[in-house]
Amino acid sequence: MTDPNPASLAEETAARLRAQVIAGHLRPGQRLSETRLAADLSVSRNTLREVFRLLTREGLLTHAPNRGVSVAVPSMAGVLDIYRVRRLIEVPALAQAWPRHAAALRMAECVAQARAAREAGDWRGVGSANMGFHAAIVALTDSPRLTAFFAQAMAELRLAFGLLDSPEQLHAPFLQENGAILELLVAGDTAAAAARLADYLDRSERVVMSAFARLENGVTPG
Amino acid sequence: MTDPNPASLAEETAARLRAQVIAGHLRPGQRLSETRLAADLSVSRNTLREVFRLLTREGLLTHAPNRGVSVAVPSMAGVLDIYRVRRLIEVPALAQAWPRHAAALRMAECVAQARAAREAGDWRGVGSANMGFHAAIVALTDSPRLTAFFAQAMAELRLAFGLLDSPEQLHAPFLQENGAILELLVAGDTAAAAARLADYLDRSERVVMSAFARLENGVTPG
DNA sequence: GTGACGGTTTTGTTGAACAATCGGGAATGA
DNA sequence: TCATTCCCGATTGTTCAACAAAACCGTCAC
Repeated sequence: MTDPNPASLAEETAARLRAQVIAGHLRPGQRLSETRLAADLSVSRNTLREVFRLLTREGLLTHAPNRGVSVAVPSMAGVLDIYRVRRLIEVPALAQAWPRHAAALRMAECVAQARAAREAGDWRGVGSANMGFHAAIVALTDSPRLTAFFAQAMAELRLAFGLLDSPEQLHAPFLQENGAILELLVAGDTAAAAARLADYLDRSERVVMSAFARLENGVTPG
Repeated sequence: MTDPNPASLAEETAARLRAQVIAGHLRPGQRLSETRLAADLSVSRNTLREVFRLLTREGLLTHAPNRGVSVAVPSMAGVLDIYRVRRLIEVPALAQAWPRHAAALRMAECVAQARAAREAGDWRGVGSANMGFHAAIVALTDSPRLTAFFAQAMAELRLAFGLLDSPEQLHAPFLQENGAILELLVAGDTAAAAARLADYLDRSERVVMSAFARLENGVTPG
């Protein structure tokens, strides 16, 4: 499972930094000094700047001219936007899916993986598996542009999850939902699967938004 | 109308190179030597590499490890994918639009602009106005992510148009269609507007694909 | 004709350097 | 005490020069 691609140092570093950001190791809003971070990551400043360009374009970092880059701060508006994108892409993808598509197998794998992770108490693993499940839904379309765009949006969403108290537990209530959606799909009832997914997204959005609102009230008390 | 933002040299250079690529001044598949292009654009090699990262992520350039970057070569599969994305985004955007949205004004402006350009025989202007019209449709959603993603896809599509003989004339037959869609929207009949747009996209896709197929047959004779 | 080989070119990466800009604190004045 | 101005240090934006590594290309032996 190790990446067989001996990617360039820049991309490799981008992957490392991306992981740090998503894992919450770097707090949103935190400014990233070029010289210091370059030293930490053991790359040159020029290479790090290329990495910054990549991650900025992905939406994980923000870049203010002459003021450097900082970790993007998720906003409620942003989360709302991402859920709209999810609805727009995921629901039609499932509705017009071919039940025996290769991506359906990946969906099944992710469901199993999520259950195993929950048994082990590995909430982070649950979150990853859930993300993979929805990425597989989009992969049903065989559209490289949609899958890339969706992956980017999900990375941003994950950044927002990092702000919440017990982020991965947000996924837990929806675990069985994934299994039900998958069953409807393999049974060929794509319409029902899509409807159930739409409902899933509505409820998930509501949970996340309320947690987010609670957080903002607590963090900015006036 | 000049850009009030004194953007960084990298972004400014990116805009210039992007314009060159879209204008067809650089042919698809052509390799871009870092040293030579850096000299041509009067920027350093490092800055040019940052520009490459940007445009590669936009889909206008492709990057092969240790083999440099080259102008992306549009494929029929790519065009097909882009039209699928267009249908998925544009039609719902129009269907659930608020007829008095600010973007509707921009749509009207683009229609007028396109007509004026056609009168003047400025086919490139017609193409730009048409692109603006559809960008405005997506702007109806108020979703920054969708608009950014859509703009990127349209830039790729424009790159494909650059391959065709009289690219901008492909837009001409659809000029009145834009006006009709706009009228339906301002009249509040968003459902009819969306239906008409869907039909527009189907026909436009067919025209472009056939022109593209003709081209590929002629270019690769064996 | 095919395959190995070596030189040339290009990319990937680093380090140092400098101008431009930003942020903060000191000095000044009311 | 408070506000304004000015200056200095730190950081970013950009360039240049250098070198290792990889790919390209022509040559040569077989």
